[in-house]
Amino acid sequence: MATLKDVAAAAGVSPATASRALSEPGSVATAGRERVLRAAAQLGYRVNPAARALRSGRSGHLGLVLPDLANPFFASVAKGVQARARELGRTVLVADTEEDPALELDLVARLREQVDGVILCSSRMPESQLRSHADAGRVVLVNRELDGVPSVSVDNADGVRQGLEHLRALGHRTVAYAGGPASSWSDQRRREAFAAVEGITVVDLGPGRPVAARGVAAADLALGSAATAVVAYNDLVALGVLDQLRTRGVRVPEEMSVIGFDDIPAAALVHPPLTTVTLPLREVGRRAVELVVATADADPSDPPAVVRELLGVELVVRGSTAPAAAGAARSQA
Amino acid sequence: MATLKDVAAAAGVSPATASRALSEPGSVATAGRERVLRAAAQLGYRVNPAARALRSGRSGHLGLVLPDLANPFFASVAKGVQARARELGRTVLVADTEEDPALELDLVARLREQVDGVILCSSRMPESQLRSHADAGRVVLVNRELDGVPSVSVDNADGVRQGLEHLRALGHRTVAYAGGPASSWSDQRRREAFAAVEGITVVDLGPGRPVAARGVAAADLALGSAATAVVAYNDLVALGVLDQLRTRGVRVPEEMSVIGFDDIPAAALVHPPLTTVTLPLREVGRRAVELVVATADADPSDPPAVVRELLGVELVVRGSTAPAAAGAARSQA
DNA sequence: TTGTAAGCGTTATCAG
DNA sequence: CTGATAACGCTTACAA
Repeated sequence: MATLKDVAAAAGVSPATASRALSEPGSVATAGRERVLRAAAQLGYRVNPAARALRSGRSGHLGLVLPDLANPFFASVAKGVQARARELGRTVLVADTEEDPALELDLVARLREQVDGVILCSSRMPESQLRSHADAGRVVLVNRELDGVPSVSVDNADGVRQGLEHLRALGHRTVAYAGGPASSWSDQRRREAFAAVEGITVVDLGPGRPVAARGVAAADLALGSAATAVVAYNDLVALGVLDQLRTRGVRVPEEMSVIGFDDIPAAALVHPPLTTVTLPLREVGRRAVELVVATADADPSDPPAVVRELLGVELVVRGSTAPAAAGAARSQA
Repeated sequence: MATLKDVAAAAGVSPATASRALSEPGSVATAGRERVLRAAAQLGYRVNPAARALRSGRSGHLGLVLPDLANPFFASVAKGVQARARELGRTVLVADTEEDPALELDLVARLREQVDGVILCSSRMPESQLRSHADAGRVVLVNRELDGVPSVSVDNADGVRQGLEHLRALGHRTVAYAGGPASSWSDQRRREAFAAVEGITVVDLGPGRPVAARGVAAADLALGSAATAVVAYNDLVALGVLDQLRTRGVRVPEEMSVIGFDDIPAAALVHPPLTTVTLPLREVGRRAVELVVATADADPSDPPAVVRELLGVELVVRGSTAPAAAGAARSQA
């Protein structure tokens, strides 16, 4: 493997000049610079990242910590992170916490030392622990907000608002919410948005794991209530609701409307196709990279610029929502 | 940040001994070792990965290159890789090639220099390019095989065989195959398996992208043929087939049976739930880590142990397959 | 603009 | 079993 010294020798300059020619081309005379570049190409020179990292203190790596890679929500964010990081010439160290806060804590701690900055996605950590990491700097939160920490989130409240407006326009007056994990920041924001909407009675189906099985249970709960529509924490739950309503012989959307969140690929493939709130997840990932790179490159003595981004969401109306049945609700199952 | 020197000083030993106490505990006297360990814990010492990598030549990182993180197939493999790597104290650098062979080539080249070994998943590279990387060593292939290169794959042929046996037992005699990308190694293996089965006439619906839209087109093709069942390249395609059959008013499984591949989460959530071939993808990821770590740790001068693993698959029979309609095929749509 | 030289923190070598 | 010493390859004051 060719080293910088080899390149310098081949180009007839000192290692320092060779280094500059490669990383600050402006600060080297044209003639020498070209000889260095040529020599580097000739020898197939590639900088040794470990040496660079040791000397400069920056690895060029970004850390991405998320609860579950197999969840399409996080996978989309990860894709956005990947894409932007690559454009910026940075590599991404990914860590899957398996939804386990203890493991998350451990992984974040370990990762911090190997990367220039960490993107912490939908953290399951309690606020106090989270703060201890975030305060050490170089952390950007995704889908969670905390005072004094940069973050990128989607506008959960507006998603709920759009969904409920849609339902209200269709004549629904009682809507059930099949919530997500109690510890979920997104779920808390959505609950608040529910509470803020007027003219609709909310039936709280309680918290639950964000999986289809939870939707199955929630569907029966909804059927036992006066609700004519169900809003689910995410599409997985909504799909479970749809499934169970079919099993119970309740027609969707005629007898019960269903709205999901996230717009995962499967949402458009089921029947009826799911009305859901689509989130700009790739863009969330991209913005998170911008933020974390900015904080990593910033002079640590500067006042930390805390940016909080909120990206817009959009209700996608498909086949799982329709006008509420006129008069009384459906016949009790 | 505490360095090894600090720990050594606190423990009253030389840096060399401190280093040994931490990495080869067996080679240090008990008393000194304990003082080092205590001092390290006390000072919150963490090894500097860059320094270690520079000196030892191993970063502790593993590279994972895959076509699309948002594809549940690859996400599952990635989870397996993650989990096993973490257990082994290694971190994972992930690169998403966006199904682009040119980008893949570039990413593999870049990644190679930053990691101890690369797991190359479902490579889209032509064989010649692939070989040039693989021959340089420290590469493990997933879902692709190449002479002289370690690899982990699933038994595609057996999956096809199980699916076709199932269909034949149900009385199907003409089966359509909605294939995947022509460049896909898995698809080629599956085609071969189709050709090897006796007693069933295969209708080749041609190659296609592994997405639902391709299944929509394939469904119409199948309806125009004598096939009473469709086997799809993967579940996404199968879901598209299901969707279009419904649109065309063809009942599944009564009038047409459908089999997918991969067993993605959505497969169990649609109606009818999809009969599909489930693949041990997490395990594939785990095995790939074992292999790549073994090659990375091996003495480069040793004869490279080329291991080729083939993991078993299993047909999961759900609701999308049923006996072929007696007598003539369904009434033409 | 360029070169010299001093490390960054760790591990490998080698002598004791 | 332990310690001194020398790198690993690069960047960056500082000097010229």
